[in-house]
Amino acid sequence: MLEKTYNPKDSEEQLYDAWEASGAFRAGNKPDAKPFTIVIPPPNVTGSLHIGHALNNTLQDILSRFERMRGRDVLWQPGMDHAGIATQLVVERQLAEKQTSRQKLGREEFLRRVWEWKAESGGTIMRQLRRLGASCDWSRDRFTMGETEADQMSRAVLKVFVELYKQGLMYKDTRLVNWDPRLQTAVSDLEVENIEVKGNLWHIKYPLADKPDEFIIVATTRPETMLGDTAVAVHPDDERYKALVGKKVRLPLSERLIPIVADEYADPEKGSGAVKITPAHDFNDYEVGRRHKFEPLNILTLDGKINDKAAAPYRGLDRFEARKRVVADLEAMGLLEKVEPVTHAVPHDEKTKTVVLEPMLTEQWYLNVKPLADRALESVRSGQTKFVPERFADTYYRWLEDIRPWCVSRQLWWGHQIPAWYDDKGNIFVAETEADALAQAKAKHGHDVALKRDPDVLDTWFSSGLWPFSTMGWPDKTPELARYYPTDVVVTMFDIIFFWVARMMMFGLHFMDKEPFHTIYIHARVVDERGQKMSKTRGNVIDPLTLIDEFGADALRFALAIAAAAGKDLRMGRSRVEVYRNFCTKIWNAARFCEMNECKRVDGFDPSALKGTVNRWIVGELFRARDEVTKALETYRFNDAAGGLYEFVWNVYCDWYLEFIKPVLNGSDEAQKAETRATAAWVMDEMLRLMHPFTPFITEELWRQTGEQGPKRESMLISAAWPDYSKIARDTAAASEMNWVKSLISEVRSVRAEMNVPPASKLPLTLKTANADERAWLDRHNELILRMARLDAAQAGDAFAKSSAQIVVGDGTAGLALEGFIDFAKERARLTKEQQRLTAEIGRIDAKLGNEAFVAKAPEEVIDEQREKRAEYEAALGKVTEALKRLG
RNA sequence: GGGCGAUUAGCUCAGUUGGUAGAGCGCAUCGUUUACACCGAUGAUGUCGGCGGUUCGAGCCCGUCAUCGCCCACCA
Repeated sequence: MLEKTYNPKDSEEQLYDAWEASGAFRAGNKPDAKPFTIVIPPPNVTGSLHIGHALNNTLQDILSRFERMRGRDVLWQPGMDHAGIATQLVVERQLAEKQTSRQKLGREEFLRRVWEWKAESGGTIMRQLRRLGASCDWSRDRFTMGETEADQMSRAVLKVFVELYKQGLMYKDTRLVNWDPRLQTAVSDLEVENIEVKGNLWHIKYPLADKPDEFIIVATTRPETMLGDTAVAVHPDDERYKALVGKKVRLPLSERLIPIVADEYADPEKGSGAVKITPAHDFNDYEVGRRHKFEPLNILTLDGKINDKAAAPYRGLDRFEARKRVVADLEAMGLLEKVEPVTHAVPHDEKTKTVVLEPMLTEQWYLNVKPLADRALESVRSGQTKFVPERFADTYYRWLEDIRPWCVSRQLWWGHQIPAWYDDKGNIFVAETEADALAQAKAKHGHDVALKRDPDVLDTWFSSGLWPFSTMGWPDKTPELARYYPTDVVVTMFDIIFFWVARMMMFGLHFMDKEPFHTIYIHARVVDERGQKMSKTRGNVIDPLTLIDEFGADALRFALAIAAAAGKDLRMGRSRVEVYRNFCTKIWNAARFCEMNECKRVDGFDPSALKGTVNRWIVGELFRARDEVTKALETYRFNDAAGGLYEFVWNVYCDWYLEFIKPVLNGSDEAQKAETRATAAWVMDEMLRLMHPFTPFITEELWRQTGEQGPKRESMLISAAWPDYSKIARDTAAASEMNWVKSLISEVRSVRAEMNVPPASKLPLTLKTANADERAWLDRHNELILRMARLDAAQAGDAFAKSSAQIVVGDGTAGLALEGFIDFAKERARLTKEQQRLTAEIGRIDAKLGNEAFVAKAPEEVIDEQREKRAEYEAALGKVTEALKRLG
């Protein structure tokens, strides 16, 4: 017996365990089937499940379950990312609370602590994914980094690095990088967020060396950097300054003499037309400095203080402190021409958004990604890999087309340590193991030499870029790799197209020689119910687990799926989840209805051999729903798939079918009753299948409980087959008939409501129609029409001369004669008119094309256009005719 | 400065080859007929952002303008 209400909490955990124990999540148990593979976007080991993960993983799970039911050998590869900076910061914070630091502990001990922390509390998110119902193959769980370098996941990273080095694509270079002075590490361009802030533009007077009373004025938003100026640049064509080029200015505060140079970088339109050049602290100035062979003068320490290369009074000051001092001193010297308030973009740390990044001259490892990017571009351009929705391909192109070398080294401890060793002469030995490096060094020097390993680690995204093949055992030649690479689809959000998707494309093509996936599905960002981005500071974060607790995982999943129109912001909140909890309740109650009315599954049910119109109709509707859901899922239209199911389950099966069959179930025609019971149960069963990818828990629970009635189940629902009705003939006659009945009932109800007829009063109905079918249908469905439209008696009146159908509700006596026109009659009239119009239109075109003079004279495009138009009309006519047929 | 997206019922949003405008919530009226009030029936509300154009026909295609949002960009 089904409980009166479904309580998700009572069964979700148990069901999940049963699935897992059954082995249904595991890949490889259908060796003859075609594989279907998704690799999870590995969440940070430090993370916990937020609503965005819930969406991301719900979509992946829907695809996994769908394809599993369709018979594919599904591998949904789970795993986590070591998340270099994020994780290191978490552990450093813990250390700070214990009054210690990573520096005090030393590298080895610090790393031991991080691993310890990972073992204890890392991976919370993986447990949370289970609550969501994620059907990952947990037996293949992976982490982007091994505990030792001999571990396969780490070997993959080292091997990639070494290969790229051998190919000349990985190299060391000293240049400006985006530097985080707090963490004291380089970050890549992608990790920089330029934030508009209010600042000042200071116009400073630089006195000419030979005429101290004359000045050249430069403007800057960062006056402290003038301590590192090496020149002033003006445009070569700028008449105002032509005479000054080659002369020198006396740099205020430093008293250094610096040259005035001509460079096209200086824009005569901007400021005074003269610009200060600080190669060590500005990306543009660095380039100018290179052109003019200026030695960059670095005036900052790695933690953002003024160093001892700068003028003495400022040494040791924090960069912002120094700015104030510089401005104050300039003002005191009368060298401040003016101060202009401006808003300008300032580079910030992408994560915290508080730390201002500094261009810093350091030596780092770079990967020349250009050749890899070209292949990655070609794959999408050629359609080998497709973006859904397509427009994201443009974003991808634009970034890859002018991609710059990727700074892959980070001055952190948590991560893959760069496999490069140095001897004391500065020679570099890149190797997968220290032994190799030593051997290389020995070969070079002819004797053993001591080597020191590069202390830096790799950017976190370096290892996640290998995810589609590293998780499958690469660089070893494993059977998994052969079977499951390339994967099918990657499901992710637009903000990591560059960070992750592009890198996987590049590495996949470079090392596996195949695109890592054929489809890149980009889903929306989840925002709150008012459309605001969720953030901790706003306090509008919705915790998916709270929602699961309150409404069940199915409700949350369905709410996410039905709102997931590709690539658009998706608003989510409590009330939305509640709606789909109600939907789950609806299914549950429908199942209870079936149970109470002894609608049991029967052996050998044949949907094509049904006699009752109502049963034939619902089966036809089911076929249509199945096709719609299947098609939608095949094209990643999750919202359409979920919407189609919602509509079918609630508005077709529950609202109409179950009402239609009540008279039969309460009647005395045993044969009809038996057929109806079997049909109701069969359709319910099929609905459970179709619903399962979206709402796995409640459907599995109903599958289990209804399994006790009727023939024994062969498997759990998770392993059951997706419906395929392709071999069953479609019955459109039943649809015409039942649509007519539905329209009639709706129309009567509508007329009653409009006329304020009390529900208790049952009225007679007179139907006047010229259509013989309609009279037959009225007779056949007399009982249920009476019941559902609350009528007293139904009779078919005489045919009208005009063929519009009309109903008269009431006994025809004063005050009780309500008239209404049935929708379908109007619809039929309209369609008929349309049909005539289209036919005429086609006739006209045919005549035109049949006219020799016209064909001889008209240009080819015009002929083609006419043909095209004709085809369009033909198609429209087909649609109209079909619709008419449905109406009868 | 470039690029992209959005603009449809009070609110949140669907609308896939152009063919009489849809859903959910909310609202109004009625209803407790034994699956379900986490329910049922019925209903009201739209110049589909503005203006042009293509077409027999445009929410959908083209042009343009407006407002909002996002991404990218080294500008003093």
